[in-house]
Amino acid sequence: MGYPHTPAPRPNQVLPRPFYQRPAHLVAPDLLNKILLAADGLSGRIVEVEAYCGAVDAAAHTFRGKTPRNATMFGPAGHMYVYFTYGMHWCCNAVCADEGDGQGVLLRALEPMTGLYAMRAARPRARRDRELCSGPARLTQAMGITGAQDGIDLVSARGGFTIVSDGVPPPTNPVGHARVGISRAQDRLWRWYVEGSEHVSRR
DNA sequence: CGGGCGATACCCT
DNA sequence: GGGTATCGCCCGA
Repeated sequence: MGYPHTPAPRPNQVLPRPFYQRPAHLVAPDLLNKILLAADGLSGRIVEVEAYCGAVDAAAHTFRGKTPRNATMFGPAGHMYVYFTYGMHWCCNAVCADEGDGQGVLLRALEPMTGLYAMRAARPRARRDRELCSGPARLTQAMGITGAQDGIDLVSARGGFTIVSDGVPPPTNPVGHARVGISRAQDRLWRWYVEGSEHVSRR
């Protein structure tokens, strides 16, 4: 017989739509320790995020209103906004809040969990496994995310990517830090990461 | 292993 | 035409 007081392993739970239907700066720290899961089996634990908060956030792509590029972020919560930047990199966000708000959470780093072999093949330049997903454009390369995934639904799972919980809670007292790579609204402390994680993009 | 800098194309002014 | 929610090369430790 097993050990009666050992909790039964719980199957991964897909995060429901209401999880995302909140302001991005509240969703962001709750995404820490959740898992980005691809249909082909690649997965990684979310260890670093940033919130971008629409019309009140001068650093957000959506600050100046809807354009062809940012249209997905003005759409329904729980979808994935993927954008192209610096002429060569893809980055992905989870759309948050209400439709029309233009809010989202940028996924900045993962701790690789499954599919490491495929991730190394997708990122042959990584010198160490900690470089596979430690950066917003690195994790999209490792997970196989491009503009083809812009607009997919993270809740229905039909788009090939979901965010799930395996029961590991987010940090109890997450500390906000300045966001990376922006020149405006640097005073908003909307970056969060898992303290002590070796997979965060910048310490 | 970390700092400095060039690459690169797309969107927005 | 300017600036970019970045990365990897190169070089020195």
